[in-house]
Amino acid sequence: MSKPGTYTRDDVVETALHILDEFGLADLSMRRLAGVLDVQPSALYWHVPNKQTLLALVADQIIERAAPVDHAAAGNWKAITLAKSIAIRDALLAYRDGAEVVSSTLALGLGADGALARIRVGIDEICPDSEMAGVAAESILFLILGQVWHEQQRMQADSLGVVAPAVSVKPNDVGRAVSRDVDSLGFAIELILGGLEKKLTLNHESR
Amino acid sequence: MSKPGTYTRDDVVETALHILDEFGLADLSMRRLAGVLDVQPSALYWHVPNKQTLLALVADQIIERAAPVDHAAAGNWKAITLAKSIAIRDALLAYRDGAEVVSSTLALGLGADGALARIRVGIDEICPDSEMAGVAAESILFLILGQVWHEQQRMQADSLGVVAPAVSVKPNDVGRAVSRDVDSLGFAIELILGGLEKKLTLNHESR
DNA sequence: GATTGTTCCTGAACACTGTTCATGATGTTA
DNA sequence: TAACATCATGAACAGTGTTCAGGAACAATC
Repeated sequence: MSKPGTYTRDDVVETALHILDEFGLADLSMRRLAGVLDVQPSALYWHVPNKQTLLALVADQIIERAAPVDHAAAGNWKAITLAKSIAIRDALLAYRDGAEVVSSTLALGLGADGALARIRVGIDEICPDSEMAGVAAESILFLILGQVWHEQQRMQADSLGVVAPAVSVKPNDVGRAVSRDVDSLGFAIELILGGLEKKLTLNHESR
Repeated sequence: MSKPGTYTRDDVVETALHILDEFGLADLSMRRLAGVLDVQPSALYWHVPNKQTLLALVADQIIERAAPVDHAAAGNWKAITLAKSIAIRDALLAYRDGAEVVSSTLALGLGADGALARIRVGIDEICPDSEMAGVAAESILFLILGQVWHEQQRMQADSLGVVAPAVSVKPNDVGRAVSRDVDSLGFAIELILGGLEKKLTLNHESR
């Protein structure tokens, strides 16, 4: 066992996750993280090569904590894919600036591939063309990330009083309102899945 | 007329755009920008309140330079929307890290609304439900931003030799290869437009 | 029991970053 | 000539990610 007062990599990631949620990505500095752990900033670089990979690990944690989906209960492939998307969406919303962290990590190709893989499997089963399935899944992921990022940024802007929020928001709930826009995301994903279905049946009929 | 050696806001934005394209967003610092203009960093703050709004102006320029689309030549509303999307996509690709700059600005609500508006108009004409049209347009925009961002980041990673590029890329073209993935974006947008069409005809028939 | 080796951290420094502010030099207008 | 707006200076502040030589604590080995 580790001697007391000494940390593991998971501890560092967990603490980073906590700071992220409480103060946001802008305030998640290596110095602050070190401060919370009561350690010199340089100590972090034993656990992690740099901040970017730290954030990648944080991103991995965020999407890893997405709720599982009961396939049998959800129904057909469209319902299942939709349910999975909502689960990922909620996982992103569960941590402040979650979408931005995951977006960046994904763009840099440093991790967070779990989300894409998870969306893919259901589509792969009904879509014979693997590349087509990949593009569809990727599109859905971009949709989720874009919307949640936008929403979380707007929530932060609201909390700073940049513009008056539409409805009064309790300060404690800032950054965690699952509120509206669930419909928009669902609708947008239905568009894609509907379009995919249409394309598939057309391909099928033409044979 | 301004005395020689004195700059306007547009000059600053233009120079920022140039640095962005040549060295990337990470290397676009206020100090570097000041250096290129042969001016003290503090001088920039006369033209611009802070870096974020500078980037917003840069983002506005990027999407403002998207090529216009000939509606008559493009054909029906789906083709027109697709052509517009490709135009925006190309505008983002025209500057290094263009997608990231526009994404951030858009998320912060500081500008770059032109892109969304441009996509919307065509959809609005055939979609009676305004909210529905908005969601569809927004989805398409997220798709474009997500894909281009991903692509540009991968290009930078390739140029740094992080991983061997699939095909040999001439260093000069790094950050500007319009190459592949045009198909993916087109396909993904067709999915959305197809899904929208499907939904619209269904609504129409059920009356 | 002394020695080596691994693990985890210290403390100081480097080279940056965005931003502020008092001051000043131009050019234009009254 | 006096006043004004325009555009810049130069220094400083408070922060950032990261590096590096060194050191303390524990475990395994001879």
